[in-house]
Parts: sequence; C-alpha cells; structure tokens
Amino acid sequence: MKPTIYDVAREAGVSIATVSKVLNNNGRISDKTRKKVHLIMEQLNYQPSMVASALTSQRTGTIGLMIPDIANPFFAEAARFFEDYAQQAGSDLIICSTDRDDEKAARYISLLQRKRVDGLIIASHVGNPELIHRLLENKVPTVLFSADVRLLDCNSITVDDYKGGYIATEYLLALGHRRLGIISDNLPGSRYREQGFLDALEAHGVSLDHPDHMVQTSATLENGRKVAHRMLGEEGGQRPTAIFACNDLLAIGVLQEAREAGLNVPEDLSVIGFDNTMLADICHPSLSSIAQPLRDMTEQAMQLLNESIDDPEATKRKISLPPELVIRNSTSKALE
Amino acid sequence: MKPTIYDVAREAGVSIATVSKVLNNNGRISDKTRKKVHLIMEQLNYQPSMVASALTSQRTGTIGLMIPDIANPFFAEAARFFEDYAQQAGSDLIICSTDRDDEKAARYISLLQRKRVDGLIIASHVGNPELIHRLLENKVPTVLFSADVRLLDCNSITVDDYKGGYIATEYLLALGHRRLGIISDNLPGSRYREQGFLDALEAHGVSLDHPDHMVQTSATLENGRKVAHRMLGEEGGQRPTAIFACNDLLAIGVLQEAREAGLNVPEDLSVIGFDNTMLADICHPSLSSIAQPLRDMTEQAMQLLNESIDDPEATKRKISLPPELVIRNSTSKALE
DNA sequence: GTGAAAGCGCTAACAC
DNA sequence: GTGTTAGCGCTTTCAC
Repeated sequence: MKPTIYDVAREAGVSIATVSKVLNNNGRISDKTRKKVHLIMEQLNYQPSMVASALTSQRTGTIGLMIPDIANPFFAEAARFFEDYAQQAGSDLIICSTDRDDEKAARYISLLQRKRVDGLIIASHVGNPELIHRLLENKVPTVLFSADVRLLDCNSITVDDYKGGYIATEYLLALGHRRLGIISDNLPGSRYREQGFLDALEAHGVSLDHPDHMVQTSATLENGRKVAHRMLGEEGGQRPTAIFACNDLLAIGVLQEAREAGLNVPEDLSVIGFDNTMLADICHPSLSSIAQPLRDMTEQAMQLLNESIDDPEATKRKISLPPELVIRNSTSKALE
Repeated sequence: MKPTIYDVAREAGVSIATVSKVLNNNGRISDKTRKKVHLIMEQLNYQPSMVASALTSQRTGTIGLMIPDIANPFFAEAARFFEDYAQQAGSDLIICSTDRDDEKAARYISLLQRKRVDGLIIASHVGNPELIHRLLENKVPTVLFSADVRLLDCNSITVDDYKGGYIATEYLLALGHRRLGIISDNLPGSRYREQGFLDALEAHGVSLDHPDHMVQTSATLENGRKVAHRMLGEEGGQRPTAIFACNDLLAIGVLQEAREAGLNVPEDLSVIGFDNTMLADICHPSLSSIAQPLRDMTEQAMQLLNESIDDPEATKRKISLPPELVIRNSTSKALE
C-alpha cells in the first residue's frame, strides 16, 4: 500500500499533526523535526492523498471546464490558457465536451458537483438557463465564458460581440464593399454580432441587398460551404462582394466554396471571420478575422472564478472585453 | 451545507448503510425503502460526494491525460476520443499539457498521483524514461500513447510509424518522384518514420539526392517553413519534387513556403503529411497525409488502461496499429 | 432486509 | 513546538 501520513509519523517519531504541519507549512515546527520529516517523506516516497485532504479541507484543487468540443481549435486554445492559469493557482482542469447538448451538459454538471470541483467555467452555450440557475442556487462558483445569460445574475466574461460585428462590417465598408453578406451561427453571441453588422450598415446608409444574404446555421466547415454555395451561386450582379462569417470555420468554408466557384479571394470576394483561431493562419488565403482577446479573457475568467471560490457570496460581475480586427489576406478593396 | 448521506438516512428513517446500498445499487433492499430513499434524495437534492467515496473505494473515477499541448489539433482530437471513451467507463479526464518539458511532466505526474487518479495516459514524449519507470514501480496503471519507450515493460499504443513512413514514400515513388525530401521532428516515433522512408527508397533503388534533403526539426508551422525555404531554395535541378513531412503542421509549412517560392503544389511539388488532422482539410491545397487510426488507437488505449486498472499486475502489452494513406490534393504525378 | 461500527487519510482545534 | 482527537462523508464487513 501507499504510505500514509501515519507511516511517515511513525518513522519520523512524531505525530501525524506534526507531519501535516510540515506538509502544509503552517504551525510552528522546529527546523530539526521539519528536516527529519522531509527526509522520511523522501525515503518512503510519500505522496499525500489529495482526496483525503479534500475531504477535510473542502477543496479539491480541480475545476471543471465545460466547452462544446475540445477538438474545436477555438476551445482547445482557450482550454490551454485556462490550464495554464489554473496551474498557477495550483489547480487542474477536468475537460467536459458537451457538444452543445443540454443533456450532456446536465450530466457533466452533476458529475462535477459530485466530484466537488472548486468551481466551474462554462464556455459552452447552455440552452436551458435553469441548469445555470440551479448551479447558482447551490452556490457553486461559476463563471460563464464567451457565452452569457443576460437575465441571470452570474459571472461572465465575453468579448463584445456587438462591437466585433460592428468593426468587421465597418472595415468591409471602408474597403468599399456595398453588397455584404453575413453568415452567423445560432447562438446568442452571434445575435449580437449580427446586430453590430446591421447597425454598421445602417450607420453608413447601406442596406442589406437581399434577405438571403443574412443566414444562420450551426458553425461547421460544411455548413459554411453550403451557405456560401447558395450565396455565391447567384448571378454576378447580385452576389455579395464581401462576407462576414461569425466564426473562422464558417469563413473557411466560404473560402473553399469561393474557390470552387472560380472566385478569387480577396479580388472577387472578401471574407472575414471571427475568433482568430490558428486556422486563420493555416488556410489560404490567410483569413482576416475578429480576434477575441483569449489570453485576457481566460485570465479574467480565472480571476473571477477564484474570487468566487474564496467568497461564494461575492457580487457577480459581467465583464466584456473589446475584440480586435486582425487583417490578413482574405480581404481587400472592392473593385469599382 | 450540502446534504450528506446522514441527512438522507435521517429523513428516510433508515441507516446510512441502507442509503449507501440504494446509492450503489447493491445489497438487498426492499422496493419500498429503495423508493423512499430515492424520494428523499430527490427532495434534498442530494449529491453524493465522490471525494468521500473515493477515499474508501480507492477509485476516483478520473484519469490523467498527459499530452504535449491541448491546443495542438492532433492531441485535441485524441483528447476528444479519450474523453468519450472515458465517459463510457464513467470516468473523466484531467488534461495536462507538458510542452514536452520533462519538468512539467514530472510535476504533473506527481500531482496526478496525489490526486489518486485511477490511471494515466501518457501521450507526450517523456525524455527521461525514469519518470515512466517510477510510475511502473508504483504500480500506477499507465499506457503510453503514440509514443513508446521500447526498453520499458509498459503498455503502449502506437501507430506503426515505420510502416507509415514506408507507405508514404512508396506512394510518392509510385507517382514517379525520384528526388524526395523528408522533414521529421526529433521524437523517437519520427525516427521510425524516417527509417521507413529510407528503406522504401532503397527497396526501389532510389537514393537520397542530397543529405540536406533529410532534416529534423521540432514540429511547428514555422519550422516547416524554414526548412522548406532551404530545401526549395536550391536551383531547379536539385530541389526535391516531393516532400514527406512527418506531421501535418510541418507539411503545411512546406505548402506555404512553396507558394512563397512560386511553386505550385502539387504540379511542381508534391507534399504529404502525417497524422491526418483536421488541418489537412483546411489548408490549400488540401493535404495528403498518413492517418493515424485515432479512434481505434484511443479505444484500445482506454481498454488497456481499464484492464490495467482492474489488475495492476496484468501483463503489459504493446500494440501497434496500421496507418492509412489518405490522398488529397497536395500530391500528384511527377512531371517527366 | 437492515443497521452498527470500523475504517479510508487527511485537517484543525485545542491541550500540553 | 508537538500531540490528541474529533471529524470530513462515504463503503463495507458482520451482526441481527
């Protein structure tokens, strides 16, 4: 069996309380016994059980990260930041891919609670706000990430989606484009991006050419292609000269479909994405995109979470961070 | 406070032993009390503490997944499979990105042991075999994934790297290429891919044109570009007409650099990658690649791990699975 | 069928 | 400075 604190205490000729104290570096312990205990721990290859300490201390040192899919680069990148920040705080992460399925989410939430995680980061849209609501009732430290539930009094970190949509659109307008299309996915955040798009158009006196130039779909490469196929299939005069896709995957679908249709990007069609994932650098042409400030967002999320762990009654905060336009090679001036 | 098994027992008018039994669905319990207990659990919103049960049962229901970087698509995709298979077994995953840094790896290994995870999947090359060795000594259920340590008697799942290198090369030779280049990274697995490459060349009576056509570097996009820049910079007659990159990221670097150099892929240069990540579909032209059978590999890894958890003394096994050639648009016949 | 009681390996209050 | 002891919330014999 693995050595326990009792084994260490016996071998060192002290009590378990003493061992516990040197372990946690608290209480007054003489240098001599400290050294002695350390030595014995070394010899026995003692590895204190965090499950036992969690039982008493009520801290597991693990936090749950709920995301739609860890295989999705945006969330994988976010997870990496979370992992690093968690580690700084001495914690680690349990990864939960929900596939945006509320049942899966509910199962994971329940599991995480039974595991007594110290807190939850929910970076996956949860359709049923009741799930979050229950978490809050149970006083489980929680922060919503990149997906807020406005009506709920909860912590959240988001990028300013509205502004993101607005600046993407303004940029395209500044390039001289007047026939714009938008492909967004069916999440709340994307509604704000859409609204930013529409308001930017209006502010510049431009109107949406055709209702079909604004479509919602779930965010996959394949769907990006499908929608683009329809949008670009129209006869020359009608087709948009620039498309704003509400995430990079959709945008890359557009890129691929444009090529299929014999259009050159950016000469014949400008495309801009959202999220600024590593994919934007890998596709061709490289993709202009609205960046979410992931590093900042994750850092602030972890900070909020930690505050919430330290004081579960702390006032909830909703923090929104500004997006940033990253220009690459998929956008250019509109032809006259 | 959260309700405990005592609260449930009291409200239901039974003992905690009984509650425990209905919880775990074992022992003989009358339907009546079972119902009653379930009802009370519902009413109290009872969430049994897995940390307490872990303390007695010696099972935490969590496994540690060590990878180089969760933000790397290959490992993110693998993690997703692991997560799904773990879930089927009622477990979840703690993600540990090591950045291939042995110190980080050591810290994580220690942490995971203190957390008393049920097992470890190590999908990150660990330079110091001593780390793994100690794990084995401690009888921690462990399986190495996509990275073996031959000399160690441990479980491992790998793709047949040698064969992967061989079939990639054979394929290029079959297309008529005679001046081949290879870019590999500096991991043990890649050594086998290289050997497959060399043996395939030899078997077909082709020799490596130039020592500079075989280079090792760490596997990043940037390094792929750098190496390609040198390889393709040579005067026409000397430059390879096909390059085998030992992973997709390197291959995509080659693609980008080829474009930079005014070369058309695949007309002027064929490129084949390894891993067949989602990136292969996203870059342009889409990338031919040697696929690791990730789904199979992860499934078998989880199975090995579970066996090892059930019987830590079980005989260790090393399983190697066949790679598969996936042809896309980055490879074509050599020009005459 | 059900319950009493002894752990599991720690922490923390308190006594000395 | 160090030790005693009572939990933390479960599981699991073993009686009854």
